Amino acid sequence: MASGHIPEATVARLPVYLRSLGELAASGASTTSSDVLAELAGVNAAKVRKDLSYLGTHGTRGVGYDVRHLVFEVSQALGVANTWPVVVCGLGNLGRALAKHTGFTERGFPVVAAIDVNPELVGRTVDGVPVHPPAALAEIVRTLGIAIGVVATPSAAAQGTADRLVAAGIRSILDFSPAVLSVPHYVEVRAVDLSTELQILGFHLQRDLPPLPPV
Amino acid sequence: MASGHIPEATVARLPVYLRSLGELAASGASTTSSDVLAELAGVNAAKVRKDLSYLGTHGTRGVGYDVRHLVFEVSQALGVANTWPVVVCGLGNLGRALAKHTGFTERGFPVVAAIDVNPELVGRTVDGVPVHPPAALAEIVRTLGIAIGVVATPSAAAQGTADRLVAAGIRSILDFSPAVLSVPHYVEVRAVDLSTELQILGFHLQRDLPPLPPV
DNA sequence: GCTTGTGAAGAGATTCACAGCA
DNA sequence: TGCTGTGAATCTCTTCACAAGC
Repeated sequence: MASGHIPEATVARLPVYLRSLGELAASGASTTSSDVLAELAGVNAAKVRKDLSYLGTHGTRGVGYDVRHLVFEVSQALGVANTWPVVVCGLGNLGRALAKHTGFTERGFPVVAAIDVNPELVGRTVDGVPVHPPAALAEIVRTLGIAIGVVATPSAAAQGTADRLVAAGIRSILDFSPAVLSVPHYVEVRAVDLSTELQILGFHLQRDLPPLPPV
Repeated sequence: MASGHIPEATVARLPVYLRSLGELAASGASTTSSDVLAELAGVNAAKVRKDLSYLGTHGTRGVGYDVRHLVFEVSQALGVANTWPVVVCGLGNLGRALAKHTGFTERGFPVVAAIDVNPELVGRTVDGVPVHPPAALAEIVRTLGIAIGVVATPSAAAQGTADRLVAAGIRSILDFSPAVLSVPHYVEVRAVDLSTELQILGFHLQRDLPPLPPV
């Protein structure tokens, strides 16, 4: 199948496949199967095959997939050859951790700037990342070619920060605040809400653990 | 409709509704509608009504929902009255940020202990959270009644950490490592992979921005 | 009037199961 | 023989559209 349109659910799994393939390559495997890849990625084999079919990939029936070729195809689809510079907004606990996080740069998402309202931070660097005031956003987005904004501010400041990111031309936002951001339709927001995740876990704990409390 | 079974997709939205209802209550509203709630939660009104119908809730036709009553019902469904103590494993940048994060305690997920392999940290406290060695896991889970384990170790250590959490009796894991954890079926894992999120944003940037590069 | 609650329709994702091919 | 690629079936979630009821 041609890669005309890849379903969202598939896109969300491609990074996992890519990482799994990396492990396989590191372990010296030159060939793999949908079964093995499924095991590594934590999904089932039919899903792996269907997902890969959207990439227009061609494994070999009776044999499997060539690891190196598959890495190439998945990388291609994800566009990992591109580099998308990131700005981190808000240098609280989480923002600082994100700014320091080296894994981003390795994957093509270098944190090239940070924004904070604290005048004591502005003008300094935090782990090599220069800190700017909010007013400087539009300019640094332009001069540094920033493509993605990370919102790590307190939730009260999140919407204002998002507005400023959008005004500065950013079209992709990763939001760590608990707030629901309101942005134009052409801006993509991915929300990572840690409290929500915990509450979902809590829901299932509550459901599964007690075999119904006695009256 | 009775709350016999709530779809996963609905469960994942309940925390968002709860937060939105909190904002409404804070702004003094005593009544609301599926429209208003939808706007605040960033979804559409039909979804709100369908979701709430799973809770067996009763709004008033022609009027809307009583905010206070709805807060009660959603809270009830999520079990937010419960407190689920959390242990954070791995005190790198991210782990430390999570340990310091006060929002968790407020929502019923107090971080009561941390685990790290670094002997210089063990025995000390990080922002009031006592640090234990990995070997102490089973004991602190038992004595502190820990329900949820957060994996914030380097990815190489993630599976081992998960194994130890499971052995210690933990059934709910929030995983921040890029690794896919392999756990028994009765253990629920929620993975929050920051690089994956960025790669998904990158995929769409690649797709949407260039109107196809010229040959 | 206005807004909920919900069957029914629609869209999307997953899984099945097997034909096709090395 | 063994594994891929994929239509068809199934399941899940979303959206529609309207009757029910304040």
